[in-house]
Amino acid sequence: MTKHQMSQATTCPVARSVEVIADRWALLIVRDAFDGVRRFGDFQQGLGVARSVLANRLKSLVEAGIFQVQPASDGTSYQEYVLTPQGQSLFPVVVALRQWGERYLFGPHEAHSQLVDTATGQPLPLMQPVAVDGRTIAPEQAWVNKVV
Amino acid sequence: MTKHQMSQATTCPVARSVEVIADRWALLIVRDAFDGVRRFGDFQQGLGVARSVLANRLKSLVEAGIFQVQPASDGTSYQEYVLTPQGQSLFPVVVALRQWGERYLFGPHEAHSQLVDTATGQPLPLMQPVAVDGRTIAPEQAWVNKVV
DNA sequence: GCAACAAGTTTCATTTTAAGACTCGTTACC
DNA sequence: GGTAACGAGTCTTAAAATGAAACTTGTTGC
Repeated sequence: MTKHQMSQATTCPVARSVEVIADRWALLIVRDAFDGVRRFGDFQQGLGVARSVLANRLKSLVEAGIFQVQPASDGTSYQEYVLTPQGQSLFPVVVALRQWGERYLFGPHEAHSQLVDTATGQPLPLMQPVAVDGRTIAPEQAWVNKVV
Repeated sequence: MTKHQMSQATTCPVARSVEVIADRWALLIVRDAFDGVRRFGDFQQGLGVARSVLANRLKSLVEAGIFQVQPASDGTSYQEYVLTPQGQSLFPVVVALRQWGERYLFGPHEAHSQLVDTATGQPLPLMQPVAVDGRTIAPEQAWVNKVV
């Protein structure tokens, strides 16, 4: 099954998201964008990704509506890659990955970064799905409903 | 830079998570596991992934501590792949991907599934990062703090 | 006891990736 | 205004991953 066939076939939002964004480089590009990176060369240097792969990824991320290309803000005639609102909506995805990694992928004495609330300096609590009434929802407390 | 070198080098939890889980198949395997799939053949049929690739993924997911192998619950001598607590903690990641996909990757009249609260039948509200005091945190309201 | 099944493994053609050289327009500087 | 350095890619080629299908080995049903 090719990627394209799959995207056409599936009605599962997870599968479609995965196809667009669940790639080693795509997610790190988005992470860097949240940290303010905008230029091809800065993404390339920061990530250490091959230029050809970066060019491909940025193109498909633009096509997917996650980034948009705009004139550079420093007055040069180059361009910048900036997150669209759709791209900014990936924030919860990146935070979820970050928090999971913080918790499980570092040894107890191993240095790692942590996401903190700018206003208070306190680390953000674990992000979790909640119901409309505020209850935390565990995997067994949710099910997938088919909508038409 | 090889994957291995990268994992050693980085202190960014997002990067480590991405390396372990941000793969087309790995995330869909985890999604299916949340839906109750446990057997090799069921993953393979449901996903349409090549057997060899599935075998590789399952092996690395077990090595990563996301799945564990246990005797089949139906009394046969086969085995099952079951999420560990660490694997179950990926629930927010899957939900975040799902909700983003629901919102941006379907046309207005296109059928798609939706995650609902089993107790009330209502769709789950958009999961978002919150501060300890309950404020919703946008990308600009958080920053990455280096911890040692 | 034998056919069918489960869970892989192997093989091989195709696709994707990584690394680095190469291109070409832009910018900085003398 | 000429030229060296830079930014943003593209091209080339070797290495790695993927997909499809055949093959293996142990298990189950009958």
